[in-house]
Amino acid sequence: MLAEGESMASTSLCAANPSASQNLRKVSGFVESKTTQCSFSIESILGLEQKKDPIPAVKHHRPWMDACTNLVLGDDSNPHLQIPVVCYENPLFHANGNPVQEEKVLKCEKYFAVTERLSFKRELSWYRGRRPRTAFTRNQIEVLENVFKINSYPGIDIREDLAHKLDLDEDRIQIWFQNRRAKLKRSHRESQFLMVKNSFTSSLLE
Amino acid sequence: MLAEGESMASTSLCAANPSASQNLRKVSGFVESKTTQCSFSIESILGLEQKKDPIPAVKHHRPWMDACTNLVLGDDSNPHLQIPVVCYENPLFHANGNPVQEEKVLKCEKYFAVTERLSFKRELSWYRGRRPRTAFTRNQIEVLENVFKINSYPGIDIREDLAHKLDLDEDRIQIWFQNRRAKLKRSHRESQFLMVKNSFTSSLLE
DNA sequence: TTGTAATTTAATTTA
DNA sequence: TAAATTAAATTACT
Repeated sequence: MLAEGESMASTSLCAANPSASQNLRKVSGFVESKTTQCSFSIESILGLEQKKDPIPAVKHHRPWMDACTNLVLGDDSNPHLQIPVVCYENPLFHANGNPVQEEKVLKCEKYFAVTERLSFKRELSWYRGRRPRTAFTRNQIEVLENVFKINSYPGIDIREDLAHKLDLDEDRIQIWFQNRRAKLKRSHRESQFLMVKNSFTSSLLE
Repeated sequence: MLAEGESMASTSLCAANPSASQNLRKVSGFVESKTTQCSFSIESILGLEQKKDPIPAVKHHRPWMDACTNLVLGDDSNPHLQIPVVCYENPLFHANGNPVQEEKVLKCEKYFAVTERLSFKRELSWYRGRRPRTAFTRNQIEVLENVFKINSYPGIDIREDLAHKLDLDEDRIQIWFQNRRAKLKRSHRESQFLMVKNSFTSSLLE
């Protein structure tokens, strides 16, 4: 079943261009393919330009996937391990879909077709192996937060130590600190933005 | 899980991390540790609840909020325990609100004129501030649904394009697609469940 | 009450 | 590792 997607024909109108998305935004209206040889690929138009083959050649280490490696269908008892054998909504086969809708509102050409299998495949690859979301206990969070206050870049030894003490994988610790740093940075950026905005606003009121 | 008296191996939280000093410099606003050899241990952190205000007030990006709200203090680290600290004097605001919260009133006369219009939509539930719920028009929904059928993972270009065409923020577009994908997945899960259930029931009837 | 917009955060990908 | 993005889970508004 997975092999089906492998035969996906290349839809690029030209070689993938990393700067295409930038240009596209400036053009910002119609992105009809140019008549010259280099135009925007459908992928770039549909926002998929940067996505490589969704099924990576290099298999990551996913111990939590072992249970369902040989399953064709997902195990219902564990939705996280399910491989969706789905028929996502298909505009061509929509039961109650009104074909009139499509032409009415938006010119769909540039959004149209071609990518359906792509996104399907993409979802497949995502659902295939995504670690079940870890739910940290309050105590774990508390410890992690306290450590974070002192050292937001714990080395491997500290992470291992925390992992052992909190009964978590070291990977979880690492990811947690990554996300925590991102959160801190974001909040800092935003508070700065608000400060500037507020001082500006209050200066207007004086 | 980590009892008070539990003995743990002493681990320096500031163990040498080659990239830590560099990265710490980047994260301006949180440059506390990593100066001299510090002797914080996990134990020292776990035992005490010494710090009351260590984490800088985390502010999220909420442009729809005005200066008034930004005066409010709060701790994001535990959103569930947050209490409403800000209230506005507009009686209309409390029309269907919780009267219990009215005691805590924060006066912001200085900013009131500017923010009056926005205050209407600001909800001060026991949470801090939430973007006023966007009410998409039928046409907007229709367009979004049509695009979704074709590409449920629109990239930034399409999102911007849609935002411009539908007169919405790009953020709204992104959130809409996220929620739409979640909805699709949910419905798919449910239909699969029904299929399994039905086949099971019919197998019982044979 | 239901549907869904909004929020938070763990996990993933890319570079 | 940051940055962007995703799914998951939840909150809360209409």
